[in-house]
Amino acid sequence: MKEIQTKILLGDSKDILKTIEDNSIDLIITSPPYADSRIKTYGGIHPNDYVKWFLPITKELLRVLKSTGTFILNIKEKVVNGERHIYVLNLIIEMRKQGWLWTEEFIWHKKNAYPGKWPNRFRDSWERLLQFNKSKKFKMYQEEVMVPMGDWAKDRLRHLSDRDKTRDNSKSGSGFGKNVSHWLKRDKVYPTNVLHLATECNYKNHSAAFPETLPEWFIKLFTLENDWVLDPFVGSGTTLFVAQRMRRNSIGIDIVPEYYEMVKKKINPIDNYLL
Amino acid sequence: MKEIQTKILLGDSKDILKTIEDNSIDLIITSPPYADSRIKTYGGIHPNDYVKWFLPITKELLRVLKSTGTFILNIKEKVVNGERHIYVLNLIIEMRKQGWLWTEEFIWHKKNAYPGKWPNRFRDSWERLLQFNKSKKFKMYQEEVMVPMGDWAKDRLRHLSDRDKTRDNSKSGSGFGKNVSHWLKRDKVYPTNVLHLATECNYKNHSAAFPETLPEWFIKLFTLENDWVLDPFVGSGTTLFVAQRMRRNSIGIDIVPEYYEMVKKKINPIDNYLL
DNA sequence: GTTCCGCATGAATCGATAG
DNA sequence: ACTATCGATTCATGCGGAA
Repeated sequence: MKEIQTKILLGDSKDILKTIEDNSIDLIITSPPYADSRIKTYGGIHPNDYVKWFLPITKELLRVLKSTGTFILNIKEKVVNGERHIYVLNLIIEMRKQGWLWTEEFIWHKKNAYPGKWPNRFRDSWERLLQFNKSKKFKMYQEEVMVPMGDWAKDRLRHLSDRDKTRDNSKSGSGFGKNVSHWLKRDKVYPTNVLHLATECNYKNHSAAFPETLPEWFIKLFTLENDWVLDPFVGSGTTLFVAQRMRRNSIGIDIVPEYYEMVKKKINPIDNYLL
Repeated sequence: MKEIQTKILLGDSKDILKTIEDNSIDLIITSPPYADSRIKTYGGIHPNDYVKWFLPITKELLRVLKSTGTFILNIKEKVVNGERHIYVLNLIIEMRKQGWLWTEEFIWHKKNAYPGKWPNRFRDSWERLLQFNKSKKFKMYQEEVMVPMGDWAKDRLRHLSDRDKTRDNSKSGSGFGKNVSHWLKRDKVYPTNVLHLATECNYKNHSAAFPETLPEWFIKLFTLENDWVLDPFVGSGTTLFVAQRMRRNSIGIDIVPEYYEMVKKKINPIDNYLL
């Protein structure tokens, strides 16, 4: 079994990405700092400057991605002056000019949206998961993310589903459901482009931008074991931990030293011990 | 009780809208012909020409809408050449230049999406419901669309923690300004901006763009009885029938004579009989 | 061992107030 | 007039301790 590498790099993605080889990454998945938010940690990019700030980074991402690879961008526009700002729309348009293909837009339906009440809007309970590709012939392993057909099917297959589950959700991450028999697969259906996930709402620990199930789903869908995953705004490290568990090589970048140190300690503690 | 008017007009919205008074409509809700589809009925607008085709119409819609009114646009971009086309993004950007405010984007999650399988994408099970306004001070009747609390409440006996009841009271110290009655004995909550509606399997109608629950929800949310509702691409007439049932005045426009005749027969048959 | 209940908290937004 | 700060509002979830 090949050794899995998990790297965390400290610095500005715009610069650090330059050290990564051309056409070397299979999946980029990230949740960049949202405009004008996380002011304390990232400095807060103004919505009007957001596209200009992000485009040099997407240019590098385009370079390091394999032609068969995929870029998943988790983003949502803020309300500015009572309106949804259009920086995400402009970003998509500009990225296409760079050469990206805007293949699909998944919806992340956040089941536990932030509370609040306003006279003119409801709680925002969804975010965009934009899929970009370098070519039309990207790799996609649809069978890996098939879901049980429905509750009636779940009941009917309870014993077998349990066995399947232990493989599928195994935290050790060695091959999910690869050994599941064909007839069992027939009771599963392909998912849609709407993902229903709750945000992780930690009681005491600081939380991540997205729940582990989110990168897990896309890593299953777009990569195989020993493939390379990249998160240029890795933050608290969710993408790296999931990739490592699932036996994918991964690179995380973050500009905040505190995140860098925290992630470094948490990745691959066994290897550290052995060394 | 005031008489409710339900009008159906035959012709091109671009022209017919000119016969409607300035600032006279409370809610516009429509599902325009999608680019490159409905070829037999609408002539099939090519995605590249879509914005240019639609903008003269949105200009008229801006004129006829009251300053307190709302425009709900149900739309979804097609896949062209393996990519999501950007005409919807461009449309939003251009409509803002016309003076529209892009207040919000609701998601219509279609629970029973059209089946199918493709090698490089999953079933598309959502559409955009873009909310545009003429001014920030539009009317919104949020209480009309409140929904039952989530399942978690059932398990937890709907008992609110003391801290939730007093969280803000203790901060302000006055214990006076807060409306505690909102929290006590409450069983309903405000919805979010994600709507879960099944598409109607309607064999009888030619082209049911959306299920009745969709216009119903927005009519409840944005209008009162005797207000005026407009659908410039009324198709099989769903918007008109719902508006009439809910005692809202309404105007529907369609360019297809068959739709016009069909809708005309179905609206207010009692009045027709009396005449 | 279960179930029940209290508590903290989260990629938020509006309107008023202050500089 | 324009920008920065602050208080008020609100619901689903996971953890931890109690019954």
